[in-house]
Amino acid sequence: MSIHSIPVGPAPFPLAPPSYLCGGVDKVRLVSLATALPLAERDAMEPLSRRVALDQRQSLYGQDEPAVSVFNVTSGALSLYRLLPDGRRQVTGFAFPGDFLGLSMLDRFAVSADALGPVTACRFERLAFMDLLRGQPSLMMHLHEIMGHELSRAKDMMMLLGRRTADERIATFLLGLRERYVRIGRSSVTLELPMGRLDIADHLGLTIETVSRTFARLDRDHCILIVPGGVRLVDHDRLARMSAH
Amino acid sequence: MSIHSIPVGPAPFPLAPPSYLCGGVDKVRLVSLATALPLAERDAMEPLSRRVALDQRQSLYGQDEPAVSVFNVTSGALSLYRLLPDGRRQVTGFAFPGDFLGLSMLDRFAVSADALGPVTACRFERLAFMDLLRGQPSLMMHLHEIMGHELSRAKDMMMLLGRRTADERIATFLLGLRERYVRIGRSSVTLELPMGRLDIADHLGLTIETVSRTFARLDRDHCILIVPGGVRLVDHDRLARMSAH
DNA sequence: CGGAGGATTGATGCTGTTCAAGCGTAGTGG
DNA sequence: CCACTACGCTTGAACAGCATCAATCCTCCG
Repeated sequence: MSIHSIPVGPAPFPLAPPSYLCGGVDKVRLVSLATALPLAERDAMEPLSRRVALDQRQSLYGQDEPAVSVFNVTSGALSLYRLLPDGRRQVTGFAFPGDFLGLSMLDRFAVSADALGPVTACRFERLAFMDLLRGQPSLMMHLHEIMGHELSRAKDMMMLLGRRTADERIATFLLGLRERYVRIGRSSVTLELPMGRLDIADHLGLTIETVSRTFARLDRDHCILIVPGGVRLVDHDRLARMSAH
Repeated sequence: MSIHSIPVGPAPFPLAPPSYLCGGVDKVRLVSLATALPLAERDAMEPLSRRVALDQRQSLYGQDEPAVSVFNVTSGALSLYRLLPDGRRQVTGFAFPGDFLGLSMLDRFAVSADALGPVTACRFERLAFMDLLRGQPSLMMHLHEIMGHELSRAKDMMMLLGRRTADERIATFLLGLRERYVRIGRSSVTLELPMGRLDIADHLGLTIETVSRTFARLDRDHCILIVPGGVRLVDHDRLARMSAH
């Protein structure tokens, strides 16, 4: 059986941005390229930023906390989630290098953000950031566009959670994750899963058991191959058909 | 038994904006107040707008169509939804007077928008609208804020679809709708439901039968009272407890 | 009066949950 | 070096909530 548990320590393939996204140690490019912002706009933002580092399980911010900052992830991955009073959890998404957090810039954070492993990010003071935006309409437009895509993905999630079967959810999740890795230049044969089964379950509206069983079945059917720290997507076409897009 | 079917014709209480939102017939205020935009910003927008009227079931736009326009609803209600190739549908939300549609301003619409009854809206040519925004950072900020709230509601929906029971979904839906009516100045004892059971089901990730049964049970328990065209919220507290917020 | 469309209601079944072990690997301390 | 523990993952059996299938009802309207 090719099923192995996923190590909880630092991921075997740490989610660091590709080296070309960073300058030297003393001239670090804090704002990641992955968001595809023009160089001039990133340069305008960088003076405002402060570096943050988190260990696994540390929280970057909590839901409903006053949103004093906006963040841009530079390495690692985070889970974004909401809790119900009785403990039920919905992971609304995962953040990867290049992603902005708190972009809606409301007074309070809409979700909590926890590090899935070691994470680095840059922090911007929200009000200063908003002042910067007021003077830079094109940057503002870019961020607005990013939010538009986030909203579109949110609608994908609604469809997934409201209308798709467990198999379809898992297939869609895996392909979507691969897609994201490709876009940030981290495509690879093996799809890393920096999040645990529980995070996946809480993201897809399933239980941990259903996620585990579905993974196991896909592995038996040679659709995927479960490896330490992630999965290998073996039969991409079948997954695509399963995801029912 | 207090269950009656809901008429399909023009709603008995048509969703028109309160009269004070409109000027006379010749000096119509096209952009609704409900979005709480400052007067100056609405005045800047109005010259760009053209009036649109839709009958029941007519489509304002379809998913993936090139988004040449942005809209602001002035009267009536619409369902916003996505379809899967096999016909499964997810209603991502409903639009009411004052709501903006297509605000993310991507090249294509993320959802389809169908009129639930007679609808009027104002249409803005998207590129002209974006030009206007570039010159009006504060208007841009306002729209960004509106999108932030939309994103927050999207996350509420994810929690609802992923983690709530049928009862909780229905209760949350009813209270949320009342909340929205209050905010646009249309609060009333009776909660109008301009959408059909199928729309509600497709919104909440349930079947039409489950929606109908849950409504019937809430009615039997004197939590709500089903009336033609909507429901009356009788036991607000119990609903609030049921919604498990 | 009769048809159409939506809503309701009942019987039955399936998908995914719940509950309960058991497994595998990493980390720890004797 | 090898128990021993902890933690996450897997697996199995029984159950439940919601879906599915199939009538039937109600109201509007021609």
